[in-house]
Amino acid sequence: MVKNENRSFGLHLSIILRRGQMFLDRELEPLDVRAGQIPILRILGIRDGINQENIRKFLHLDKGTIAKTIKPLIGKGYITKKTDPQDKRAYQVFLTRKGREILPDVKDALTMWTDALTADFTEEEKDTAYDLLSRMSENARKYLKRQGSENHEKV
Amino acid sequence: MVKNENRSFGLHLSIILRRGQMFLDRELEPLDVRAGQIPILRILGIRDGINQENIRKFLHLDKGTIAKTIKPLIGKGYITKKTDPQDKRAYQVFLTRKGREILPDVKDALTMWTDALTADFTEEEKDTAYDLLSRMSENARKYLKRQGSENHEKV
DNA sequence: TTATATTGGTTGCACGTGCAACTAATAACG
DNA sequence: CGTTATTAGTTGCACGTGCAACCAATATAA
Repeated sequence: MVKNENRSFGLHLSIILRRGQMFLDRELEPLDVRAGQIPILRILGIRDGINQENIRKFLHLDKGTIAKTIKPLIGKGYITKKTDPQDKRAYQVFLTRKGREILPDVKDALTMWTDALTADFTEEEKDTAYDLLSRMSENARKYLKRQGSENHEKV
Repeated sequence: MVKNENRSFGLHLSIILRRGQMFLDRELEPLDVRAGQIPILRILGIRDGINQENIRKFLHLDKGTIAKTIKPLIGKGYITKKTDPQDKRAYQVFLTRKGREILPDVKDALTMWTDALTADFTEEEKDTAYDLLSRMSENARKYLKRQGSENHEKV
């Protein structure tokens, strides 16, 4: 009945994720960028001026986490926040020039890590891995439908 | 040159992992077991009496993390620690009877989550997912060879 | 054997993250 | 319009986790 009894994915997943954070932390240390800040920088590279609520929808993170991750990025001069004149509750978040300048380095680090993870994969296996992981994350979101999980947007 | 440019695995991986922790936290709340404690319980179910250093090798976690995760499990009466008479630096870690009794529930929760993640997968896709994730985690470990990463053991 | 290096563990610090409580602003309702 | 509900953000708390500094015990070398 129960399949995969002795091979839950959890351990592998956590190893992959944590090692990735370690790698990125070291790789981006010269820029003073931490692994957790990368998704924010990336989304702003695509949708500059987006507000925090929409960042949350894109990244599927907690809104408190977004607020706390943004703060040091402002302190370092990589992004800025402006009150949305149309809705004074909301902040529009922008990349500064300095922030935009480091984006290629951030992207290179991500690519290095992805390449390392799939170093011995065929091209087909890389595609398959991405497809299966996408579906697993979608299953995870659907299964754990809680507050704030509605209304996803694709990036 | 650079492949997978706009599809790093990081976001999917972190969603899968974090949602899994949320699910397990809720599922095991009646037992007062937290997601981070599960790997310790599982490894003790297989290698009871193992010391913390060997737990670290199995789980690929930091030794400080092991120490801190073990503490509340002792407080709850699920495991115990005894000084190894052969090496007084080391502790042998054991499941208590109470700890052994909850193992099936822990395992069921893990199975539920794995099933949820792969709900729409064919059997072949499930096998493929496990294989690719195993290889990715091994690549991650090899690539980020740091202190304490040598001498892995299979569980 | 004695001095030194290594190993098993613990602890403090920092980050990544979810959750709940709270505030301010906007939207909805009557 | 005025009351109420919803929404955008912030903050405190807790957990999961890596790292470095530290201690005690064991192993190694001189």
